[in-house]
Amino acid sequence: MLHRFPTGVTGEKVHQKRLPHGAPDWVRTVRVHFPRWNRHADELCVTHVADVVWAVQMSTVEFHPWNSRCTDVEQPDEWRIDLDPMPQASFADVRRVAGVVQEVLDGIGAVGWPKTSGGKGLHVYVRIEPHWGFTDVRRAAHAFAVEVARRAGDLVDLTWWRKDRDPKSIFVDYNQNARDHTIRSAYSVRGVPEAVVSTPVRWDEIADVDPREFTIATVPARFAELGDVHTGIDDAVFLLDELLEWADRDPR
DNA sequence: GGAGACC
DNA sequence: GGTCTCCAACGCCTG
DNA sequence: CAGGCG
Ligand SMILES: [Mn+2]
Ligand SMILES: [Mn+2]
Repeated sequence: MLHRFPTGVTGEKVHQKRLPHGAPDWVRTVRVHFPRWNRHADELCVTHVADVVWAVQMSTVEFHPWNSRCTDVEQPDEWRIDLDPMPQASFADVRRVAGVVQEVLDGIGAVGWPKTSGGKGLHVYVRIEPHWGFTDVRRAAHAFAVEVARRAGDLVDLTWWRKDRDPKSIFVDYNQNARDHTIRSAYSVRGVPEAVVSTPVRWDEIADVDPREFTIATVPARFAELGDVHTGIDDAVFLLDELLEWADRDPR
């Protein structure tokens, strides 16, 4: 999905799933399905830099891709751990939860790839075998979140209702792995005047990173110096079996 | 930002 | 040709 | 089921 701002980031935001009419024929699309309503949409599938340039010309600021590939839309190859801080939680709290996340990932033999979200939170990608459907990936993500919450104590609150959630806590948003649920991609700009960028970081950087410092003004230099610190994300492919066993053991 | 509908 | 409108309805949650 | 959540 594209988040477009035809009159600028302070103007109206347009959520766009279907590729706009009049797109050049070299822009690829992928058909995604919404079985609940027996509907579908042809969304942009980025395969070249030119596709990004075209989308930006069309006033796109934020890119929110599915967690699966054009070649196998129904079976995600990415498990996304979405840390959403409540209003009174600090980035220091996010750091502490990230530490727990890394610990639990380590325990199950998974490699996580963290990035700032563009807001106050953090995303962690895990490359997975494209073998399970959205429901199972979400179940696995939930089981993982429960374990993180267990270890993190009051810091993590998995309550769905915002108003019932501790305002100082971090929500581990396992639902973000459901069908048609997306998060801002790596290197996507956020549609705010500060033009913050969702920026891949190394685990050891999290301790002293300030996410607000990653903007369109600073990230190009960082990228020039370090390259993409998520290079290597495809080297280890994780299997969800153990997490799904956790999910089966635990009632919901 | 741009297509398509309406005038 | 000028002006206006449309660009998402998806899946999961709880009560 | 309706309405909140992201
Ligand atoms: Mn988030
Ligand atoms: Mn979220």
